[in-house]
Amino acid sequence: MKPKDNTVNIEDSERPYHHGDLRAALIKAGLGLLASQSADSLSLREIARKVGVSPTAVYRHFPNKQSLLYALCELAANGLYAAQDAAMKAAGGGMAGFAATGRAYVRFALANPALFRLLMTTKPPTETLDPDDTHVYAAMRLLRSNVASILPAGAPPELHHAVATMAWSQVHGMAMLMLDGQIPVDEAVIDMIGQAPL
Amino acid sequence: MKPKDNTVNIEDSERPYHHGDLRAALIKAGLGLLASQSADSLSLREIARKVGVSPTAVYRHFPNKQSLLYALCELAANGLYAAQDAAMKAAGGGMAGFAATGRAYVRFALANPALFRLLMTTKPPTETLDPDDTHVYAAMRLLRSNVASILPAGAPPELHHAVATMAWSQVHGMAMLMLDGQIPVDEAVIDMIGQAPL
DNA sequence: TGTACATCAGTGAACGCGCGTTCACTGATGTAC
DNA sequence: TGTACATCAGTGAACGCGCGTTCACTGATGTAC
Repeated sequence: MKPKDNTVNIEDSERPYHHGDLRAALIKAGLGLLASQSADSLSLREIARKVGVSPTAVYRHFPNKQSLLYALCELAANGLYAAQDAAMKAAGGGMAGFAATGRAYVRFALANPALFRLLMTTKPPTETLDPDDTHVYAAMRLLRSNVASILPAGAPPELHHAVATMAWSQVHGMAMLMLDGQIPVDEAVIDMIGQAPL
Repeated sequence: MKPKDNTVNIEDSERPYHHGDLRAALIKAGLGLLASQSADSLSLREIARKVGVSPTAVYRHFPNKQSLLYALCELAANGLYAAQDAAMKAAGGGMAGFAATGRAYVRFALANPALFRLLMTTKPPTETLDPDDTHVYAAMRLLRSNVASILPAGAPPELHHAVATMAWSQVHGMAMLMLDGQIPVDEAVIDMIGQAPL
């Protein structure tokens, strides 16, 4: 009945887990589960179950549930940054690139609803004292550099701040309203980003 | 030990509940609890506890927990609409009024974080089939009439839709980012709404 | 090459918790005659 | 005015549930001599 080798719970899992990468497997399972359910309803036990491992095993790799969620956030932050960065480069930078990062932001949110929500909702661990060092920091830096690239050279810092804040608000609001079903998901609406009809 | 009259649990409750308005008392208690905690963590039992009544008593007035939350949403929707309507009238309508409703939207969210989130997250009961009849419907109608008032008479419906969507996205994004702590709560930023520096 | 032993990544049972909901009930209130 | 009775809003005990976390454990792996 008990496994003789070091493989656990082979039968329940599509790809059985082997020693050496439980941490990665847990994170992957967490991301997978977030594809079809909200972060609130995501439990440590469920993630362990999906990997085919006892709930206790998680504690070999994370001190508690919270830090497992942080790990998911890190991946999410990287993914968001990568998506925006790729979009900007594909559009060739400048104004067109700026608009492209905005669209990429919304599309990332739509493609990863629960993960996106988790990312925006989660505060970094308390030992991280730098208020600027949130999970979305990389994406924020990209935003700021984008703003700098479309403003005239001598523009005052307040204007940089204002443009960045309004642009972020714009795309974040569109993403959230679509995720919450308050406005329909419509590519034509997403393409309006950066066209400033208002 | 058991109460002789019809008053329940006098000692635990600041203002003891008396027969005849349990429904209203439950809603009020729910709103009160949402002032200091998230909607996810709000339980039917906790609301009953706050009112000073057994959990079972709730079922005399609501078929289940969900419908109690719907009732909270209705109040929230009314409050949001009222806040925006008042702001618009105070600003005298037109472009200034439009901007004022946007600021009122953000301020309402900041003043009622958990309630605002609940409102935006909750779908109306399934028996309500009209997709337009969401809880935020009244506020949406106000938004549309505002848009109409600032656009030229012959503007095509697509433009109405576009302006409304972008304006809602703008203020909603600002509200959510502030609620989630991603951008600081800053009156100067809120006042930027309607100034279109971008 | 063989053996003793420390390390380490898992296990399964158990804990206390709060939840939404159901059940049979009780006791006060209002109504019919 | 008094009495019988239906109604109705509450009670408390109980249900099954899944959760995060702890505990003592086991068995395979790597290392020292």
